[in-house]
Amino acid sequence: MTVNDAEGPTLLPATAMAGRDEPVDRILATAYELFSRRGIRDVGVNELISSSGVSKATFYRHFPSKDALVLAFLELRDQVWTVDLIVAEASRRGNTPEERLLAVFDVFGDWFQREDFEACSFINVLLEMGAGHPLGKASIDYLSRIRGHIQALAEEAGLDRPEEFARSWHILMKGSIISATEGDALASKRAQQMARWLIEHHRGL
Amino acid sequence: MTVNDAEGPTLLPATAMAGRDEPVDRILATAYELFSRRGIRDVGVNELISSSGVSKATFYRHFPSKDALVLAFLELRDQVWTVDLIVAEASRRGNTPEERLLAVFDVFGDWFQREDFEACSFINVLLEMGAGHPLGKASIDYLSRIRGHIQALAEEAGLDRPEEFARSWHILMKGSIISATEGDALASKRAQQMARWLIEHHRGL
DNA sequence: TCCGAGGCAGACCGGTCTGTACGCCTCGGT
DNA sequence: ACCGAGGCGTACAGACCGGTCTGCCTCGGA
Repeated sequence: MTVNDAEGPTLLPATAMAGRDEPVDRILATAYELFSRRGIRDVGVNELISSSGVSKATFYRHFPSKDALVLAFLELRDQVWTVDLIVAEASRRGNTPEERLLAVFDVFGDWFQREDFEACSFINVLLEMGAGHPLGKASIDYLSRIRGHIQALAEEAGLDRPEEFARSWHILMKGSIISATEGDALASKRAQQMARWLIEHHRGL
Repeated sequence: MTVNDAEGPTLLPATAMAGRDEPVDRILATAYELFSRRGIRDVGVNELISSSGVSKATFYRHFPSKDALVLAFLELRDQVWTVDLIVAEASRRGNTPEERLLAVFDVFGDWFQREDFEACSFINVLLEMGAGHPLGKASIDYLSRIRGHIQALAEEAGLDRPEEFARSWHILMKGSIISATEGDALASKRAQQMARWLIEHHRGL
């Protein structure tokens, strides 16, 4: 009863959410914009409600606390960013599982170029709140979901030890994101080259 | 005149600082402990002064603002962590430039195992404050110094394109740190293996 | 026509934040 | 013997935090 339980288990992505105008959707859309760009602690409840045009009572009617809203934001981020932007787009660009894996870094390259590049919210929240905080633990869980997508592609490609492959692959993804945050827009290319070597060493001998 | 200008340009590391007992040294030692473990925003000035046994007036006599103390902390972190812990220790463990490079990830392995593993303060501050904030910009600068150490070792080893080598290498370092924060203590081994491939492809053909 | 659910606006609470100010004390140099 | 620099403790200012609560209004179904 906290979050919208009538629309089904999956939160709508930001684009599909534009059509809706319910207060809970406006809150979530605003939270997505502010949290993904500026982090959690820098965005207060007062700013959230004023930016989404919602009263404070309405806010706390739908979300029992700010942390609950952050959890809903992370879930939305998993859908909008991980699934719709990265996995779906990479799968669209590649014809084989290996091509789809490497296309992840092509998508990263386009993403790094965007002027509103906001890094990875899961890493941000994890480092901002700490691994022991409930929000940090939730972020770790969403990061493991990303590895799950990579592992599934690795299994499709018939690569050796797909679980360890996904962990190494994820190191390249996270490292390139940090480098892009520092300003290295070519970080995706460097990571993609190392990713190629990783694939070669995980192919059946 | 803000920070100790009588002792020379370099701040003393935490171990060598234990002998000193000046208020400014106690403040810096406390800031190092608290900032490196819990980040910037989670540690307030009141906690800093009570933990270091210093009055608030004394604090602001030595540091004009909290941000100024954070800058001094980052400088100290560069000395204690980057130089003394990582670069010096890796150089001690390896006999050749290539061995010294790979030993970075051996040092990482030991570091990841520590119960008080606190991740990389430069990445933490960068993501916590944002790339546009002065503290974020300072963190980017200290991260580039790390790349400088790697690049110097790559030049010693006679590797091709040492600047690009260092950027790829740094991706592995940062990615493995994030993975270790998630709980993957073997991240250093995975990164080290990819680092070996990177060295091979940068050796003179 | 009525009535209650839900939305809006904003006051308010206790707590915390950075930063300032004031008073008292100790200690070292002249 | 003095006197000022610098340390300590603390109260305080002004802003903001998450969260609670009270009023008022609108709208849709019985």
